[in-house]
Amino acid sequence: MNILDIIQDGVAKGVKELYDHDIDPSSVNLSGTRKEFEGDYTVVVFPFTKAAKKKPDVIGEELGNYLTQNIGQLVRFNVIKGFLNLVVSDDYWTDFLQDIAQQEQYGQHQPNGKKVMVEFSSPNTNKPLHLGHIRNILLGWSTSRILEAAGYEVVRVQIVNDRGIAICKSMLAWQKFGEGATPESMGKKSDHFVGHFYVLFEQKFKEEYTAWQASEEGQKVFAEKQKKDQDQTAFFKAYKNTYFNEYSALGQEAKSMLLQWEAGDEATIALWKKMNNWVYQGFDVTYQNLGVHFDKLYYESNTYLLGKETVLNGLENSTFYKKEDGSVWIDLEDAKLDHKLVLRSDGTSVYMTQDIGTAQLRYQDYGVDKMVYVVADEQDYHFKVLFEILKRLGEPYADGLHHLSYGMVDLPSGKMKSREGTVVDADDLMAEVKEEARMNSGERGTIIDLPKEEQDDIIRKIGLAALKYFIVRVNPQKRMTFDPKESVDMQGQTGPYIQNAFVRIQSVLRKAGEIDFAKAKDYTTLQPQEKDIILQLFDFPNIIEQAANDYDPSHVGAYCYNLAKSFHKFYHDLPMLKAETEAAKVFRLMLSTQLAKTLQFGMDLLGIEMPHKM
RNA sequence: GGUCCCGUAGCUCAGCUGGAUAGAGCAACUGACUUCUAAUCAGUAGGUCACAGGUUCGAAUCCUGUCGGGAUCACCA
Repeated sequence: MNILDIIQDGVAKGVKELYDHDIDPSSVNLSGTRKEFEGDYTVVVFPFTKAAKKKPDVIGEELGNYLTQNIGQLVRFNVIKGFLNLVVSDDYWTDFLQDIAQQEQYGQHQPNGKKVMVEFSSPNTNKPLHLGHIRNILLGWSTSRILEAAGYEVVRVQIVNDRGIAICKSMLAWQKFGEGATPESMGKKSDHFVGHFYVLFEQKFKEEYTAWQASEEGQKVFAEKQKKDQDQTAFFKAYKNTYFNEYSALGQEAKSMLLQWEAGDEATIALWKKMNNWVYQGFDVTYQNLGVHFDKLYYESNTYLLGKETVLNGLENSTFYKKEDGSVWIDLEDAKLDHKLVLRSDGTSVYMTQDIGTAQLRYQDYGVDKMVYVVADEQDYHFKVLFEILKRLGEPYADGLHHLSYGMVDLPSGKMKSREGTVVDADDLMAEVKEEARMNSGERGTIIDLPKEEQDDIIRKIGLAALKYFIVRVNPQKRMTFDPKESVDMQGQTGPYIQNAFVRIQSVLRKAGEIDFAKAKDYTTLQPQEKDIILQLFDFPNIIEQAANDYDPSHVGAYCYNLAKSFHKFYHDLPMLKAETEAAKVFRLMLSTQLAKTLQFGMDLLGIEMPHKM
């Protein structure tokens, strides 16, 4: 039992003994004491006023006396209004520090025997990764690390959208206009190379469309189908999809390529494989630079036919129903989700059907208890429906499904739009942030004596820390504004600020040399700065648990920042190597050591590495 | 129009199951470096928690409504 449980338990017993009233220990409202008052933890006594029939401050006094008499670890208390502030003995905290120093990895929970699958990234294969993918990948990666720290076994997967009209556009453009070019011949990273042809297709298509708009046929369509008060520009903007499907020569070619692909045409498949392999090679580099990896990739080309059988089975037991045209639907009105199509009238699968099949496939592959899908919030409705269907199908993992929904990333200038060229490329962004770190480091000259290779490694760690922390500190649910200028900031609430705390500790430890931590036991009276740190260290496992339960890495981000901040203050206020006594010196070094280890582990959960110098 | 998400300092964001005088960072201003390396610390200033009701001893937090922003409501993925 840790001190929090002991206090809650004690309060419950005290309320029973003093006021003859039963309460659940876990319902006792216990929080950290605010800085301006003395105390480590605060019990809110308002809830007991009814049972006790006394004023809050009287209850506080009585309960405070009871607790300090019955709980050895509590040494003092004070009451302010309805708040009972409790002071835990320094002995308890110094013992706690000794205790975590013995642990192999403080914060890492025991295995809980459960397996969770986390799906993230899941890009289309027609163009390179961008800032939106980065948020997805960082969220997915850090969530998976946090789940591991919370005791889960984790399987990292993605579903690669390697088929469909988008990749056909890249393929067609390369075939028509590429003249046999390769990434090597053009000197481009291979995923960017494929993206180049996707953009080229869109350009050619736009030219074609513009010409058509002025043509006799285009003008005729406009005259016939325009809505009232709709001008020509607005009409043709809205008409683009229809044009692509019904009039466009390029559209026709792309569509027939898709049909050939589905028919298994050899030449088309070969081209498709060639283009996709280029993309994968490029993605691999980006993933490696980001420091993430996957256990298994699912490809849509293998899964897009799945789920149909399940739907047909479900048709027999009336989970689904068939319309006259042969299409199959599910009625989710009682779950406020309307009716949803699951098989087309020609019997083929739709997105939803695939996802049903893929979920089942994954369960067969790994037998997981939970599945987490990291997908942007524009698909909230889709996942609500998917989860409801899987529940009605009685899938064993249905209660463990979670959509980690995150908001889109905006730029200060507004939304990212590929058509307007405002999309921030993932590779470019990483390069920029490293460049900024290089310039910063150059100005300081603190690592100039190190070998070039080591300098580069440090600079990479700092740059990526700035970028990653900037993104991962924001609550996933919220839409976020990504200001490139702020993302390379290295002062204040940033990744490098946190790294700097770690680096400072490494520097002091290097100077300290051999330390006999046993001497720390002679240090018995804690300074406020020291206690502040210990209390935060004590909180670490809870933070991890909470972040895992909420699927929210930003909790860990905030925690690491606060811990680093407390360290910087401690470092400023109290000497370590020149401490007043040997015991104080050793104790502070031990405290710093544990803090550094905790910071390193916490930041690792966010996918951020610590340099030893900076 | 139906449904869902968001709205906190000039800007970017915290604020745990309702708890004390709503907190950080950036930007602005002031101070602290022959130091355990200042990517740091200390301080000043900055708020009608979108708005209006309601529940409660107590509401940024829960409920209802209004306004503003976004998403979604395809035999697309």
